[in-house]
Amino acid sequence: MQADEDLRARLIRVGGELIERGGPSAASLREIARSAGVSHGAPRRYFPTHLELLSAIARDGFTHLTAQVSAALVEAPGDPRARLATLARVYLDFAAAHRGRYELMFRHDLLESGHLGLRDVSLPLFQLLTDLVARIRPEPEPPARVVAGALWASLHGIAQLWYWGSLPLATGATDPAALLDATLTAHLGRTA
Amino acid sequence: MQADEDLRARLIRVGGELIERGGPSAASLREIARSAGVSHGAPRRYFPTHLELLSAIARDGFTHLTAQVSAALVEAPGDPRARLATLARVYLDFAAAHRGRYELMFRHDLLESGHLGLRDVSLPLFQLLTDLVARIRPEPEPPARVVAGALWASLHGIAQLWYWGSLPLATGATDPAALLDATLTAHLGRTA
DNA sequence: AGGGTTGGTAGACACTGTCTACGTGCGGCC
DNA sequence: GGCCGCACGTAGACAGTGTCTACCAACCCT
Repeated sequence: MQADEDLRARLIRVGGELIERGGPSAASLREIARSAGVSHGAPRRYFPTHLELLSAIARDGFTHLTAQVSAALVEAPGDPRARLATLARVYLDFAAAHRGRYELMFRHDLLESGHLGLRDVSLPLFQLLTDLVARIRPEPEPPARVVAGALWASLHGIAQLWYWGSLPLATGATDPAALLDATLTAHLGRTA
Repeated sequence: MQADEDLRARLIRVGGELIERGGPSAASLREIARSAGVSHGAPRRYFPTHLELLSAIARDGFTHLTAQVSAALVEAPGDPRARLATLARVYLDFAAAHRGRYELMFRHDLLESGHLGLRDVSLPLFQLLTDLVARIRPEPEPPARVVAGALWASLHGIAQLWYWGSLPLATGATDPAALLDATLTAHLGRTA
């Protein structure tokens, strides 16, 4: 079964690289197969459908994102507020550094297909966020889940609108740090 | 030049309808042409490229969204805080009612192509938002532009993550009103 | 040693977006 | 009033795509 893992993993890796270079549209099934050095029918052994291969690549992206956030939190300060700021910064950095992959990770047709396994890939990260929020804001209202959801939506919105040009145009700013700071302050109070 | 307007407008309308029914992927150039009753080469007279036709459909969506928000604000109360809540609610309602079109409106390849005319389509709405924020929060820090940007990002994030399944899954809630309320309260203070 | 399964190839099919050559019918002009 | 020209649309070709099917080769297992 090692051979299976080989081509399967190679397809995911090569597909990810293609997306990094040319965006999601560069990752056609046949192009991925060509870049991996196999015929266009080969991927079908592992991914019955193009969408499932893309879902695997997206899942890989979530794994990397979660790992990157976790790694950054290991050497982050103990203050929950500062840790949450670290989480947010790493999240936005990831979106900036891997725009194509980030876009893929939130494509609605992937999400709706069910192949992505949304629950498994996104809940760990959301749990990190919720825990930090709960430690920062001990008040019961609004519940930490809601605040964490609002923060996540903000992060996602900033990532998309900023790096795709809408927010720089509208706010006239040059980097999203001010937006992020305003968001965190609004939801969690001014930093200590 | 009336004939021009006819087919041109029909393509935009028919394309929009296809997207409402089957999502952006249902709006292939040839399918739009078929639905409009013309040959597959006809759209080229008006839109040199599929992407430019899609951009026109997206622009149409922004026009509708702006009109819907403006109409709602006409009969909204005079209190700026309540007016902003109305704006946000109409925005989310639009995204929910026209998911395919909303997705199209924020497709990165459209935004990056320049055919969308992002400045023209999005600034009017952002200006409404900024004005309301400035009236609600007279303090200079953070500037109204930044708060408005953060709010817009939140709206966009809630619209995407909610209606695509991520946020309901993570927060366990059944509608996005709580998230919206938490966001507005955080940025603008508790409602009067 | 031989047979079945696993992992990959190769070709067909319908469909897509773009390009090009071709009609066709209307309006203006001498 | 006849003719030209052009705007508008048709039709076919081309490369590329995702999926499906038939084939093939190498390997494992008993």
